[in-house]
Amino acid sequence: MANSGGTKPKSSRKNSWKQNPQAVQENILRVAQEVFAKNGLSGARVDEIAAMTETSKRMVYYYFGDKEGLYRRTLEEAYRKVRQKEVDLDLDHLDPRAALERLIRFTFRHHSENPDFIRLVMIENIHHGTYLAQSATIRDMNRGAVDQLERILKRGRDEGVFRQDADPLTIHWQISAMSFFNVSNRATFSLIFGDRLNSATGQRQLEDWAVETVLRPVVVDPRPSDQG
Amino acid sequence: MANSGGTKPKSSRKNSWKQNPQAVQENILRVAQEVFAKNGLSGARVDEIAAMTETSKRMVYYYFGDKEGLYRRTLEEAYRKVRQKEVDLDLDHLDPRAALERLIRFTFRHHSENPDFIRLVMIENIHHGTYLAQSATIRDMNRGAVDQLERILKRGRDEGVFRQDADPLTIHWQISAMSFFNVSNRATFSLIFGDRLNSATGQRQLEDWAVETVLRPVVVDPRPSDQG
DNA sequence: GACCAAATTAACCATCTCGTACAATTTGAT
DNA sequence: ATCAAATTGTACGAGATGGTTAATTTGGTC
Repeated sequence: MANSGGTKPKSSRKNSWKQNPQAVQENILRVAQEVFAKNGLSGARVDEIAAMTETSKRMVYYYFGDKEGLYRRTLEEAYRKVRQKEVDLDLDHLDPRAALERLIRFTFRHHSENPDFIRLVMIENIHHGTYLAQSATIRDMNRGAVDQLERILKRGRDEGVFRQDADPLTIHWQISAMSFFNVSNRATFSLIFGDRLNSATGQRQLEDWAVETVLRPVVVDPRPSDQG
Repeated sequence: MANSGGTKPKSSRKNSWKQNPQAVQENILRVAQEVFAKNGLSGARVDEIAAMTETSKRMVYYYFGDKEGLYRRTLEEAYRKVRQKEVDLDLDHLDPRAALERLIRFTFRHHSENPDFIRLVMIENIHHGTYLAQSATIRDMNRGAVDQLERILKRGRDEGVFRQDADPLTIHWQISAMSFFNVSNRATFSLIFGDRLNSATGQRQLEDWAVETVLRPVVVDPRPSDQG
């Protein structure tokens, strides 16, 4: 009966509306993510967000206080969704080598398929992490990502397939760097060097390269996949 | 006699000033770079830029037309300076292995020491490369970077120390990814995972890691430095 | 069905910000 | 002497923009 999905809260008729606070907030956040991701914090216009919503500008301020409050909540939601997917990966039952490769491929593809999330993180970095600093929940969520990787590396060390001195944080940094840069700098990179690496085959090639460059220094036997 | 450097164009005395269009423009551009890098294109205020200048707002519009024109010129200047330093590196006389390592270390350190440049590129990517697309000179300058790398790789192949299938554009992409991400995501990364990798030793460690992860897949004999 | 807090609507305001107009003076080259 | 280019200084207007005031509707409760 009730809209269990995320469908439109109201049929946009002016009079005769139903109360649905949750759906209204979700609607606003969805639009806000899109607009903030496209234009940045200062570039985004509250009026534009409101106009794209099924509700009114007043509601935006009613639920989120001000523009920065809306931005903060948008950022939180974006991180929450990403982290959820990472947890669902369930890598602990795979053998370490396969688990690591799968984590890399997942991260690379996930970032590639969610440019809006990447852009929000870029924007947040432009603002020196001011708003992430205000959200303890985001920080706590993300630390789990390195814990997950650390477990994989430890299992690998114990089985003798990974090097002893492989640092989880550094590996995570490297995976993030390539996966993130691949999306964040697409515009300038493509403009300068052409979009060969941005094509379907190019992206596959980069993903393989990411796997290889991460695994080679970590795996004891340097034979990541089908290299001769 | 004339100020051959980039010193202040006027002694800020109201009357009795010298004509020095070049110095005035340089002064404006220097301030603009600082403010745009700090606040982004939409976040930057023309009035603030003008106030920090040795000259007036009127002059900003006199020389650069409008805010976007100033931003475009700022971006051009930033790229120009970077590219100049890359050319000065003069890697063609080093043996391939050393040349590649030096290029990686230079890029990593240079980006690290010039966060404002990184931030301008981030901002430009937020704007989908709109302004870089308008500047053919920037594109031409930067393509040279891959040519330089390609020469190194070719020499390495010919000498039998590099693999045959090493792709210059992919290697450049990888070097850029780590060097860029290291600066661009400092704020969020440090907030979430602590600033261990951001310390002096952490940065040295990452630089070494960048060298290792790039060289290992490229060099035929997988022994990048002093690994046992 | 009266009542009230939460939800929602529509019009409104204060301010910021880009860019310009106006009015002049100074420089430097010919 | 002359004149265009360079520079100063101020004030201001139009429109964009973040945020608010005031009034209405809903839905649950007694």
